[in-house]
Amino acid sequence: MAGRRTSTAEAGARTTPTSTRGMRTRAALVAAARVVFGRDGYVNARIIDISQEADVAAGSFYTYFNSKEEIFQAVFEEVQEEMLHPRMAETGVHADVVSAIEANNRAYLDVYRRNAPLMAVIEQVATVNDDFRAMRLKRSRAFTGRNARSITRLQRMGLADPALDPVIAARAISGMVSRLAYTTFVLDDPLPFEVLVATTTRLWLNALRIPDELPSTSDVVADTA
Amino acid sequence: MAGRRTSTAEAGARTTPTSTRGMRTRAALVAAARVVFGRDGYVNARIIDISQEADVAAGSFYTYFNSKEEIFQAVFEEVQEEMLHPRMAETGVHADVVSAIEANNRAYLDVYRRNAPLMAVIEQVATVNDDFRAMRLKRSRAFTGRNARSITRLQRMGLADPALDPVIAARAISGMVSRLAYTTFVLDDPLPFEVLVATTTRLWLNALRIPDELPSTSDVVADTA
Amino acid sequence: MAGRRTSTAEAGARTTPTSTRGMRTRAALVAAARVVFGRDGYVNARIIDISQEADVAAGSFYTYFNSKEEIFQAVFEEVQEEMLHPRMAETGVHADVVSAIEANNRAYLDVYRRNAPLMAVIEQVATVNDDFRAMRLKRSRAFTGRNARSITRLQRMGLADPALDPVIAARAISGMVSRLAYTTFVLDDPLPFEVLVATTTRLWLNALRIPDELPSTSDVVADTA
Amino acid sequence: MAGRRTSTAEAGARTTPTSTRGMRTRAALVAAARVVFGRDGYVNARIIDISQEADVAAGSFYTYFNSKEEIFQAVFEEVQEEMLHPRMAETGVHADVVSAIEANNRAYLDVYRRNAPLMAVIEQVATVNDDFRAMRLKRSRAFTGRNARSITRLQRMGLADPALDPVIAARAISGMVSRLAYTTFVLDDPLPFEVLVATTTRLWLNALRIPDELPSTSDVVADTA
DNA sequence: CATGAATGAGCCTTCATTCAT
DNA sequence: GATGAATGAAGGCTCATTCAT
Repeated sequence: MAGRRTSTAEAGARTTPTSTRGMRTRAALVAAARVVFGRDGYVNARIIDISQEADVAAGSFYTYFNSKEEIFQAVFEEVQEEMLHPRMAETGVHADVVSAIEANNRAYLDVYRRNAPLMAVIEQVATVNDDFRAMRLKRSRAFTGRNARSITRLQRMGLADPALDPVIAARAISGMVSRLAYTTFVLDDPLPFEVLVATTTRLWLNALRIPDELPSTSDVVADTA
Repeated sequence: MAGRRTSTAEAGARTTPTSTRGMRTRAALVAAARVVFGRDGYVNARIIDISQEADVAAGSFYTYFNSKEEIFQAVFEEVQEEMLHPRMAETGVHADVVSAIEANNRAYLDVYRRNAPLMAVIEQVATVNDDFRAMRLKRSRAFTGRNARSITRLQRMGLADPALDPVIAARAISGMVSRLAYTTFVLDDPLPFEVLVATTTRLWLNALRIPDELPSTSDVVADTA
Repeated sequence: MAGRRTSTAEAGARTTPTSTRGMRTRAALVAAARVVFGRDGYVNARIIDISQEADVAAGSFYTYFNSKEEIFQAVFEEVQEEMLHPRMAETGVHADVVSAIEANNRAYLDVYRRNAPLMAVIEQVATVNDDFRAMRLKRSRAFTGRNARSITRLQRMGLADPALDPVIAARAISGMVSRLAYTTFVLDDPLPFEVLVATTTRLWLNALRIPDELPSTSDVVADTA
Repeated sequence: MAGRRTSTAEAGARTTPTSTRGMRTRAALVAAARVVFGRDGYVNARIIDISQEADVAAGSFYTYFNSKEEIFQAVFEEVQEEMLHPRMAETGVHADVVSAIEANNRAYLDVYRRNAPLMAVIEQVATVNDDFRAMRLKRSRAFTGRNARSITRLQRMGLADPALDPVIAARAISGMVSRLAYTTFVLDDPLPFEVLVATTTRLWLNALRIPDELPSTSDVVADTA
């Protein structure tokens, strides 16, 4: 009999090796991918570039990943991790809605700024790859859902414009900030960071008609996606 | 020659043909490009696909265009044209700021919805191609500039929140709407159209703190980019 | 949207072009494939070798065929054609069973001899590729079926050993000749052609116990697979 | 180094290890090779597959063998051993030619059946590798030579058709059986075993025109290759 | 102008083989 | 001896672009 492997070897999932050397090489590849993706974008990045940047042979790439898509996945997860655990101090508990929102906006904008090239790539991939588009949409929905619930709560407390549809408002406001970050840091239309924070916060509050003077609260969650 | 990384496309500019047949072929190619770009995205679209969709030989493409980039340019200009001259009746003069903004949002969202696949492509291209990114930024700035001047005017008239930086506010609010359109029509997270119009308008007014009851005015221009 | 062509282009069946030039190139490729397959075997033949032998660029191969398997198919069909229409005069109507069988054996052995390298390749492919193995088995069965029916007829006429299972006997005898051809012409253990013809014919007759002196008949079909 | 066209494999002959561990590893590799060759065929079998099947590191393979060819050699020798010493009781001395031939056919077919996948591989290798083709031819000739001498003897005793060329007849008849075995067990066109034995025996006798009732003899050797 | 076959650079992916641990 | 990650040559395939008809 012959059969079984007429062509491709079914791309058995490359396993993360336990050996120290393997871990190091894998890490080098992911780090290199960050550089290359950030520099060339997802579409123009070549496996060869990544291997070279990582100082390994072309074939070594395939010891750890099956495709560009797969290594992007790994890079993406790293960035996600950073996004979820911003390095800023100010994400703690806040005395009032205003400073909660501001802290959140600041944190988001800061991470975005620091990872601008990769954020651009993530944006691009959502545009090119169906799987990532779906993944991205799912993540957006999660964020938006939380914000929508916050808005509903504020509306019930009489603190937010009751005429607004919470879901759309949440989506719109989140989008406002992320879009602004994109324009500013990716398309590179620079603005002073603090003005950015102040204005987004102000717009956020205005948009919901949250009164300037506010009762102390920790009812608000203001995530951005 | 192959070289798919950097687009070569420097050869003698293909001229717009004088003959009727030439005009027809060129038009067929642009129309085909719309279809193919809309279906496959910019990155995945192949010259061959466009030629075939246009029922034209592969080589004929180069009679009119030097590259994918160049035919995209042509498609882009067509779409721009539509965006600037929306087919909706309501873009006339408006009695008040509110209905001016609403008409504008409605018009924008409507065009976006009708051209969703191509809007997605434009988004993708901005991501892949430096020239288009620059072009896109320039267009954004023009729109934003007008909006910023409107905001300034409203602030001077005491109708808009004076605490806002007009430029950033303009950019943020425009972005809010375009982002929402993107999510809704491209990422395909559907929402009822009228609710979309009402909510964006409301958020726009809120964000600027424009009072509900307003003096008649034609002072406001609310473009979106 | 993106999608559709994330990786391979679905390998649209290469069409046989109508243009003279195209026909010529395609023919050149098939002819080259005959040479290369005959020289290197199926497994060791490279697309590049075939293209070079045909004096065309590497990529041109794919204008006409999607794979080595596909061009082999084409070569195979040509050989089949020759096998079914041997160039020998003697395949006409025969006065008796003996000369019918002899003519058949002679024709078969002659074609085999002339196409020896390709017969070897066909043998090899049946060994490597499941589709061809199936194809080969099917063809064998067809041949064998006809022979089995002839044997049954001869048995009824009292001319062939009634103790034999016609199907197995047919398969065995056909195999005997094809195997001998393989050993002689492919493994290259040379024998005088006429002795080969005489002996196979004799063995064939003996095996079925067909008497030496025979009534005139055209009842026998003796194909070999 | 890669070079998959011509097997390199000239490095210093790996020695049979003296240590117990070494013996065990080597044996595991050969056993694994049997499995892998039988499953994937020679061409598609990869060194990695064999190592994995043997639960041994990829590099360990080269402690014992220089190439796929070399380990195949080892497997082949094992199979040869079995072919030469069939496990059937009936290969003893026989009262008459008929039962000698029948015993021989039965034994051959039985071994073939039990080793069908490997027989297929051996067939394939003869097709791909010149060294093995030569080896195979040599073995065939040895078998055939013995059979040819038996036929000559029978002819002299007036027991076999004197019109037959003993060498070709021997080759043809041996081929008949091996071919039948190939079709039945490898191409998988199944037939009842006993019918197979009876028919091959009958055909063998018929082909040589050995009379049904025979003097006792041990003059016949009927090997098959 | 149109045609469509031919070209060939470029990137991907596999896997035999080596070698430091 | 065993391990398994690293290497890199080899070949497959695609598709932008050219050019003879």
